[in-house]
Amino acid sequence: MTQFTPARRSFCPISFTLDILGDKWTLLVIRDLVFAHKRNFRDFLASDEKIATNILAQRLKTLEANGIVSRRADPENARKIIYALTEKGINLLPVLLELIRWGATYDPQTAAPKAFIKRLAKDREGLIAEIGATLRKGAR
Amino acid sequence: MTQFTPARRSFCPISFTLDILGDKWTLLVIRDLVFAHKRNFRDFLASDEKIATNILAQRLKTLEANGIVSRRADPENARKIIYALTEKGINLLPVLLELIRWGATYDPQTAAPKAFIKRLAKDREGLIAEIGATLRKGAR
DNA sequence: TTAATTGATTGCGAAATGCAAGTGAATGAT
DNA sequence: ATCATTCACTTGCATTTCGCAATCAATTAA
Repeated sequence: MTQFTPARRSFCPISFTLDILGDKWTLLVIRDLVFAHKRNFRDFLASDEKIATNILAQRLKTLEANGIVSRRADPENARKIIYALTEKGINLLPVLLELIRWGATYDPQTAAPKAFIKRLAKDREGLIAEIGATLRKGAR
Repeated sequence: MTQFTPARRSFCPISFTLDILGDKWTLLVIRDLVFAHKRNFRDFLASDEKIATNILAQRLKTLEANGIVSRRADPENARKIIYALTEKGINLLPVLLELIRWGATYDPQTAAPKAFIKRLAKDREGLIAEIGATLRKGAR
């Protein structure tokens, strides 16, 4: 009986998080779930960054294995699978918001809406609560 | 005259940030600068996660190229190079703290000190100000 | 019955990673 | 002055991951 759990590098909380999310694609999938309300495989493929199908499939599998994303059959179309964030995934929202804040600050060409950044600066907690509520509602 | 700037994937602020920080090592180097006050090449090598020398050299180079880390000669020892966070790097502190919060929440084996997590929950802004001040002071 | 649609998997070349060894300059010990 | 050591890398090479195109099986639509 061999252990197939990939070895963790340390017990540092940052290292723990990066072991799951530390690549160029995983957080973009989560972004699409949070901000673009994407639900199906094809939706994620359509994003600007053009993720490849094999990478997307692998990332969704890992996210599900880590309890961040749930997968269920679409009752209206048996070909479709509905992906959604779990509570654990929704709790990544503060991470996403800080990535947005830093990116919007230092990218002169950022596409981040000014109103959103302003709201983030003024009422971070309210924004987290609001988006969180939307996501939890949409999970039904 | 060819452009060697690696192509960005989109103008999304998250994508922008991940294009720079999106891997398993870069944020650990920044962590060591923020929390362990590491300054020299050897210091980073000594961390628990055991980064390889070629990877570390490449990451430091990229971080410097992106204005996140500064590099200067040690006036007391010409062999040594002192790495430090720039203001742009210090502004990644909120990102680090949210990665810590999520990691400490979901890793049953986390090494994150309870007192730190409590402080983070109660007084995030104060903690950011305090650590930021320490880093700016240490830059001299 | 045939053609799309959907969520994948497979094959393969290219790039990134990980490990061990080596390099050259500066410093310390004898 | 000589020699070993420290320091910040670089190089070579095997392994792993990525990225792209093609393909697949299971629905569903025409």
